[in-house]
Amino acid sequence: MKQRLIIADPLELIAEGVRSWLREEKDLEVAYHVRSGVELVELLRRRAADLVLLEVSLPKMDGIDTMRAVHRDFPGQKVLAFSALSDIEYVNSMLIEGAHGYLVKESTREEFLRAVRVTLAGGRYLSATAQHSVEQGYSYTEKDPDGEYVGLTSREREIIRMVAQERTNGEIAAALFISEDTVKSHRKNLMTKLNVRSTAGLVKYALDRRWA
Amino acid sequence: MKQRLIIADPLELIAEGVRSWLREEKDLEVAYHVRSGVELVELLRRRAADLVLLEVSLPKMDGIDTMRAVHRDFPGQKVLAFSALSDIEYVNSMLIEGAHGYLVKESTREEFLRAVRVTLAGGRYLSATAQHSVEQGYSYTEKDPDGEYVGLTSREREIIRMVAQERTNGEIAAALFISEDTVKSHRKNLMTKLNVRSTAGLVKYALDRRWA
DNA sequence: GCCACAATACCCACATCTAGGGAATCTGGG
DNA sequence: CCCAGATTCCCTAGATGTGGGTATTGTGGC
Repeated sequence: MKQRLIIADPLELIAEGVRSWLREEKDLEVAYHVRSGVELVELLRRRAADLVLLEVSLPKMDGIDTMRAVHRDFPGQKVLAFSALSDIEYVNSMLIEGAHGYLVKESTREEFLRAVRVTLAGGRYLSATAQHSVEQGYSYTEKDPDGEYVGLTSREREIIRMVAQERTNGEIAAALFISEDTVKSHRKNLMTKLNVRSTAGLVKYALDRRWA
Repeated sequence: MKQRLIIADPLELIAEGVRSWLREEKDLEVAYHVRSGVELVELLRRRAADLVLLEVSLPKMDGIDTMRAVHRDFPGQKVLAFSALSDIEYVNSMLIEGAHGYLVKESTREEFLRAVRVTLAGGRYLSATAQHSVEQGYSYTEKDPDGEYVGLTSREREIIRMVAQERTNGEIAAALFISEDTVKSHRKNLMTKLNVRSTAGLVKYALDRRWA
């Protein structure tokens, strides 16, 4: 009779914490724990669950990509984003990709349970800091006034990852068999899309998503 | 009769997970949970514990600084570093500052319990990945052949934080009322000490420690 | 008092990145 | 087929960072 949750998070300890928080709840239980986005998609093919708790920072295929895949392949699946990060990029991206809410890991047990129940009931739960991020809006609203989500192409992600790995444009160009000018173009586009003004901003973006 | 642990970690969920892992252990319990290094030091002034589990990534005063403070003010205190990070810088730094072991958060309950008990018994526990990092040694061994720990001064940390915040040398200079040349000097020293060759490396270092 | 070191500042030379612009090719969807 | 977008490449020019130096001042420890 219990509502079944899937925890998608690289750490067993996090799953254990959630299990512990749910131990005395009669209506909720952790049915599965997966450690990556790939595992999650594979599991959903075989098993159903009422709610997925999805960490945004996952190795390789990050939470945003995973969210997109889940939303595409399992349109009705309820997903609550669950992360330590509350920056606008992640919150907005997850919501746009179909997450039903965004819960920060700093939350207490009470907030956690409320968020899970609200989401299961079909509502939208946002932690205060996530809500704040959404209200602030993208910091680069000037450059993108319609507020539309600006995604990165796979090539751009490839480039930004290598930038975060301390490689120069020349090295990236050599590794990808393209000209240095092309790499520069990609960096230019990346900086515009992400509204950062230096290498530091690109590195931060990539590292927050664990791409490097 | 139980051995008492203090969990120093920003997330309540982590503390809950540890409590859950210890629930059926007759000889271990979580006595306190603190969310920052400052809180930890304050608590230790008032209460004793057999072991501190110390996260390396803490806001403001990071785990390394906290470790140093604890080691200085409470020399006999047993501390087990407990983090998701296993890079050589953190592992070595924590051990040099006096940690009795280094446990990665990816560990299973079994490894966790083993690490805690080994440390309480006076032994040194290192997770496999941490052990690996130590064996690899600093990547900049050539530049620092005696393998001595290279710490950053407070001014250098101030600089590296601002670099990670996407500020240019000129902006940092203006903010700190020093010349741009001085900022360059600090960056130069930072890059040598940390053995990185670009802004990206500095940003990574700062972000891993949650300084930005 | 001396030594080590942090913090400050400057020199030169070179490497790399940033910021505009434009444009050709290819691919997938409507 | 046509269009939008991704990817590729080029140009100019200036800003910024990197990598060697050297040097002065102040502070704290021995």
